[in-house]
Amino acid sequence: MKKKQTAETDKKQAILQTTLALITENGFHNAPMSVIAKRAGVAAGTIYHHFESKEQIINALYALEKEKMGLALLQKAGQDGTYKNQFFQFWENLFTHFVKNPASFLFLEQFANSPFIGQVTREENKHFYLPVIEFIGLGMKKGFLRKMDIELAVALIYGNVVSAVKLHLSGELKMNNKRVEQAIQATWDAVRK
Amino acid sequence: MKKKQTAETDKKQAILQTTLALITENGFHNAPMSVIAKRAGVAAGTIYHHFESKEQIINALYALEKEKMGLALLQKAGQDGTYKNQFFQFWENLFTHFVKNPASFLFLEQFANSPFIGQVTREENKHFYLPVIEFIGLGMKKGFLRKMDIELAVALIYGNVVSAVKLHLSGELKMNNKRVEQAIQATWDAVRK
Amino acid sequence: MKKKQTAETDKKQAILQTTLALITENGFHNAPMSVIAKRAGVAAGTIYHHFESKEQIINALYALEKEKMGLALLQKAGQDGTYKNQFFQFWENLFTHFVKNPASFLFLEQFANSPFIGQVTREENKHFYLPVIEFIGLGMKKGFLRKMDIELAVALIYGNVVSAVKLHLSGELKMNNKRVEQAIQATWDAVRK
Amino acid sequence: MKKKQTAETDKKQAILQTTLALITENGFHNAPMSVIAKRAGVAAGTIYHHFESKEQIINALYALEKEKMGLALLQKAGQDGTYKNQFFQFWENLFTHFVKNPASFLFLEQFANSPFIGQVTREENKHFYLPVIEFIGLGMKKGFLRKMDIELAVALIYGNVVSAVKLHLSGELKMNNKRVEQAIQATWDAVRK
DNA sequence: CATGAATGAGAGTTCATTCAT
DNA sequence: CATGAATGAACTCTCATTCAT
Repeated sequence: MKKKQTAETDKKQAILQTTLALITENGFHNAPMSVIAKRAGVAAGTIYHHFESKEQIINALYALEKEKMGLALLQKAGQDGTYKNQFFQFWENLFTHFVKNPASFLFLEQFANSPFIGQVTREENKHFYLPVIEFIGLGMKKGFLRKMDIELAVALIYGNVVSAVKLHLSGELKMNNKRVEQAIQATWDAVRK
Repeated sequence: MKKKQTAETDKKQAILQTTLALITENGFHNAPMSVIAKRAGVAAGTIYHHFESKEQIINALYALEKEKMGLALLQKAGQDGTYKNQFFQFWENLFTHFVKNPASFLFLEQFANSPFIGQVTREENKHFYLPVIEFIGLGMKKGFLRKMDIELAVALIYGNVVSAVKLHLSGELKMNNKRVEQAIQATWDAVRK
Repeated sequence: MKKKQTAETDKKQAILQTTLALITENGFHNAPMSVIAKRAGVAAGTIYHHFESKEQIINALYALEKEKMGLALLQKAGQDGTYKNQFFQFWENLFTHFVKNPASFLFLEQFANSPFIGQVTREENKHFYLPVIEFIGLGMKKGFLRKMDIELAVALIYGNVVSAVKLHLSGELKMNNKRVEQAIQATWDAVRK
Repeated sequence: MKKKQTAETDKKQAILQTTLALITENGFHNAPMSVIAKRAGVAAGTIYHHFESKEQIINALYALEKEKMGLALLQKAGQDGTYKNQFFQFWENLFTHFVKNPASFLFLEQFANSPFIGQVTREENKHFYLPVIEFIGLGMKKGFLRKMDIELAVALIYGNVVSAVKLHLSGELKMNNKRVEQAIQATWDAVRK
C-alpha cells in the first residue's frame, strides 16, 4: 500500500531527474528515451505509464523546476526589513537557488531559448511572476523604484541574476561574496529611484 | 573563373542562411539536412562539399553571426561624443542589430544555451569582446564606471540588451523609443560611478 | 456459488464482445489488449485468467460466432414447406442474421480472409456445415438440384449471401425486400435443376 | 541513365512484390518493414524513398493488383462471340487470373475485408468495374439478362468467381475443367433471363 | 480470481552521411 | 564540384504478457 505508492512516486521522480540530468549534460537531443530508461533503472515502456510522451516529460520538468524556483525565491521574505533589503534578499535567493541547482538553471535556460516554448508556458510564467510583479509594482508606487513598465523592470532584474549565474557556472568568473554584492548593487541602481 | 566562385559562394551562403532560418523556426532538431538541401536548392551531397558535417555548419553560422554582431556593435562609434554617449550608442547598436535580425538573435541565444558550446567558442567570444572590454576598462580607469571585474560588467550590460530584445521579440512588451531609453539608462545607472 | 459463476461468465462475455467490437471497428490490429481490458471494464491481467492469449480470444470468438450463425441459419426450418421454400428460408435466415449482427459478419469475413485460419478451424466449419450439406445432398438426390460437388454448391450459395450482405452493409446498395427476393431467386436458379 | 532508372524501378518493384508475398503469407501484421527491407534486398530507409509509409505501400499494391486484374479480365474480349460466350470468357478470365496469381487474390480479399478500405478505394473500384458494368447493363437492355440493379448482378457474379477461387486455392475442392464449367453455368443461370 | 504497474522486444520511421554517376 | 538514391543505426513509442500484491 504505502510501499506501492512510494515505489510509483520513486519511478516517476527517477525518470524526471534522469531526464533533467541528461538534458543538462547533452542537450535536448542526445537524451534518448532508451538512455533515460537505462539510467533511471526502468524499462523503456515503463516511462509511458507515467508520461504520455517525451515532450510531456520535458513540460512536467519545466513546471516542476519553475515551482521550485518560485519557492526558493520567496524564502525569508517576511515583511520585516526595508524594501531595499527585501530586494537584495530576493535577488540573492534566486542566485543561490540556481548556483545550488545548476542542472535546474541550465535546463530552464535551454527550455526558454528553444522554440518549444509557446503561449501555454508563458501562462505558468505569469503564475510564478505574480508575487514578484506585486513587489515591483509596490516599489514603484511607494517611490522606491523609478517608474517603468513592470515587465521591463522584471526582465532587467531577472536578466542580471541570470548573467551572474552564467558567469559563475561557466567558470568564466567565480562569483564570490564581494562580486555578488556588486552585482546586486548594480541591479538595484538600475531600477531604484 | 569569377562566375564559378560566385556560384560557390552563393551555395554556401544559401546553405548557411537556410540552416539559420530552419533552426530559428524549428529548433536545432527539426532542421534535417534533407530539408536544408531542399530549401537551399542544392542536392544533399552538395552540402558536404562545402561543410564537413552538420555541426560544422552550425559552428560556421555561429562565427558568422558573431562577426556580424561585432560589426554592428561598433558602428558609429568614433572618438567623438562623451563616454556616456558612446556607451548609449553601443547599447543601441546591439539592440537594433538584434531587433533587425531576429533569426540571428534567436540562433545565438539557442547556441549559447545549448551544451554544444565549449572552450573553443569561448575563444571567439574573447576576440569579439576585445574592443568592448577595452572600452569598459577605459571607463573604469577614467572614473566613469565603478570598479568591478570587467567580465561582470560586460555580462550585466550584455544581459540587459538581451533582456530587452527578448521582451520585444516575444511580443511581451514592444520596445518603443521611450522604453529603449529607459532600458539604456537603467544599464548605465547599474555600472556608472 | 451461483453469483460468482455469473460474474465470471459476465467478464468472459464482456471480453469477447469488446474484442469483437474493437476488431470490427479497427481491424485485427488496433485492438490492443490494454484497450480491450479498459472497455470491458476489467484489468489487463484478468483477461489471462479467462484466456491463454489474444489468439485464443479470437479463436473463441470465431467458434462462438460460427455457432450463433449455425443456430440462426436453421431457424424455422421444419420439415413442412417444399424443398424450394426451405431453401429460400435458409438463405434469408443467414442473410437476416448477418444484417442484424454486422459486427459478427465483419469479424467472420476478416477472420476467414486472414492467414490465421488453418486446418483446425476448418474442422469446425465441417461441424457447422453438416446440416446444410445434408440438405444440399438431399436436394440433389431428390432431383431438386443439379448434380455437382456439394462443396461447390455450398460455396456458391454461401458466397451469394455474403455478396448480398456486403452490398447492404457497405451502403453500396441497400437490400430491400424486392432485392433480397431477386438475390435468392438468382441463387436458386444457379443450383436448381 | 537507363541503368539508373531500371535500378530504381527494380527496387520499387522488389519492395512491392516482397510486401505482397509477406502479407499473403503472414497477414497484414507480421509483415514488418524490417523484414520487407531484408527480403527485398534494400536498407530499411530506402523504402521511404519510394513510399511515404507502410500504408502507402499497401495502397499502391492494391491499385496495382486491381489494375492487373482489370487487364486480365478483359482479355480476349472482342465483339465476336455471342453475349453468353463473352460472359463465359470474362468469368474464366477472372478465375484464371486469380488461380495463376494466388498472392494477388489473397491480398485483394484481405484488403477488401479489412477496415482499411474506405471511400477512396471504392472510387478505384468504380474505375475498374466500368467496362463490366457496361457489359452487364447491355445484357439487360438486350434481354439476355434479367432486370435487377447492376450492383447486385455484379456482386453475385464476382462473388461466384471468388467462391470458386477460394475453393480451389484452399484445397477444399480443386477446380478442374468440369467444375469450372459447372460454376460458370451456375452463375449464368443465376442472372440470365 | 482480480489487479495494473512493469516489462522489453519490436514496431514504423527519421536522418546524417556516403558514393557511384 | 554536383547529384540524390541508398544506407543503417538510432529514434520514439506500442503492446502482449507477467507477477507481486
